[in-house]
Amino acid sequence: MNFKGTLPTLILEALVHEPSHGYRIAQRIKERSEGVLDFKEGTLYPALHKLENEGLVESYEGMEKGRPRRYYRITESGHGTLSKDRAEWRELSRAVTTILGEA
Amino acid sequence: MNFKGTLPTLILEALVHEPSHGYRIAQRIKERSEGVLDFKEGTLYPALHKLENEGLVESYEGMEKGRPRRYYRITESGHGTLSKDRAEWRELSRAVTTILGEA
DNA sequence: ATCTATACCTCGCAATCCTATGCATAGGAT
DNA sequence: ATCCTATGCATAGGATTGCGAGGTATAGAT
Repeated sequence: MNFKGTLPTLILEALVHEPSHGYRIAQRIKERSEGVLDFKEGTLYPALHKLENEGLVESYEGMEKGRPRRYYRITESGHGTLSKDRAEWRELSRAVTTILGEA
Repeated sequence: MNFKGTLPTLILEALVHEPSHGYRIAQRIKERSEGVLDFKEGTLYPALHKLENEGLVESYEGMEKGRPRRYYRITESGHGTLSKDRAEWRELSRAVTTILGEA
């Protein structure tokens, strides 16, 4: 079960603390939401490529346990977008919650 | 600006209080969200047709100011769906808010 | 030796929403 | 009188988002 439109924001947020690679980003989102949010690989990788294309994240080749991994780090521009996305989420979620009834 | 996936739920919610027609439902959603949520007609009408197709709302021909209007009322089944949708919204929005940081 | 988890990727499909467009009427402005 | 705007319903084309299925490959456990 997922929320359309929130994935790019969740990815950026995951990269604020430290650079990471796709698979781990997905795990992190799942864990931090206690299993509620569970984006699939077929969704995550294209989303990462798009963010890179837009210059919101940068990737570099990393090594872990003798295997190559594609690491992503958030850019200056990405921080700006994340900040706006957070504000937008707050505004929209408050609006929906107001209508649907809180608690 | 809108939230993908919440429209059917918002429509059902709007019909709980009283039957209404498309144009007014859209206005109501916009007003109750203080302009934040603003679904377009090209989105709303197909959504209503789909809800009717699924048996969650029923429509009937109404008259107002000498002009015909298509009124919708929520069904038993629609109430059940609304209840589940509310719960799902709570779960998902809580998950996203937890990750993106509250307040 | 095989299975599972890790790790990355692409393709086709469905759902959702937007813009643009069309039609039609009522009421106010010019 | 005519035009514009708001009301009211509807469809078509396109973009975006996400999913499932499939492909490739390595490391570690059984």
